[in-house]
Amino acid sequence: MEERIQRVKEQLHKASYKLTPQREATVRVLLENESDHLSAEDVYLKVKDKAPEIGLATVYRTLELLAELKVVDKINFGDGVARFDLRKEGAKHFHHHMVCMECGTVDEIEEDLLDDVEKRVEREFNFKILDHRLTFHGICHRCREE
Amino acid sequence: MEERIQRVKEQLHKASYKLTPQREATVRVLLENESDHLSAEDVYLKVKDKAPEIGLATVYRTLELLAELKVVDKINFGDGVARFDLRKEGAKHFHHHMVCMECGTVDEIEEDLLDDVEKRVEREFNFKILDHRLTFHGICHRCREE
DNA sequence: ATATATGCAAATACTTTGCACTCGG
DNA sequence: CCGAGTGCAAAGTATTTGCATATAT
Repeated sequence: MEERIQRVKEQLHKASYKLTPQREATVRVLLENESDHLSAEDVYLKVKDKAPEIGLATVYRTLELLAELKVVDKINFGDGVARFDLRKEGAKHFHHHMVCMECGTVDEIEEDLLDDVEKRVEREFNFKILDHRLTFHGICHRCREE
Repeated sequence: MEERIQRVKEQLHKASYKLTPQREATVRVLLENESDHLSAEDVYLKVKDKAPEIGLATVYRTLELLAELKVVDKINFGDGVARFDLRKEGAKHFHHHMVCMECGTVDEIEEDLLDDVEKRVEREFNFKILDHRLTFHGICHRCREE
């Protein structure tokens, strides 16, 4: 926890940004909810518990900044809301998701399934891949069992 | 062209919807711009040329309906705008995209690259895949050559 | 000290909805 | 004919921005 905060602090400083209490509180919320896929509003509400004076605009600005620094990845599952997902330690690529169309749960796939596919795309289309988004929509194992 | 309109008409009727002039004009715009990735607003402006009395709300409603019928797929590339992409003739799955971070162009990959990956996900996670979204972000061949 | 960051409120962007009117089948 | 569909304007969400003030380094 503390080490990861420390690392974010370094990343901020490297890009000459400051680690303000608001930014720290936001990162803590993201760390504490690592498996969720919080919207800016969700983050705001949780940060407000720790730091009630924070404004929604600051949360938006912080999340945008963290996305720029690749601390978080921004994703949109099709409802019109941007969600923010902490990048796993040492992960080179954004992980994948499975969205259940029945119960709405979002599960993660951490393993990189796209290695071969990406090599092929780079070769066939001469497209330099820097990032990807892969989401499956379907029925999760919990709903299937019913 | 006309055959594809005809097919959409049948799909509408099958689900007991009507083919109104507004809906037809919207489908025509989508057909005429098949390789683009138009937002609702884009579609609206183009439909307005053919049928100036149409309202933006009708375009939204029509696109929503067409998405439901799987005539179009709705996708969001990360800017906050929903885009609509005509499903290719006979395609079982939604095709993939490459978004250029330099010039913003979106290119399509029609070949289904995910066959093996999906078999694996279904097996490993017991997740029934009904749809997918795969987008690569990077530098397109045109920008690379400069 | 001072450039950067913040909070608030107002502005903007996108999308949905209510309702009276219209029209396709 | 009549329920489905439309246009318009108003309401909802989600997100961004301007600006005066506060603060991390």
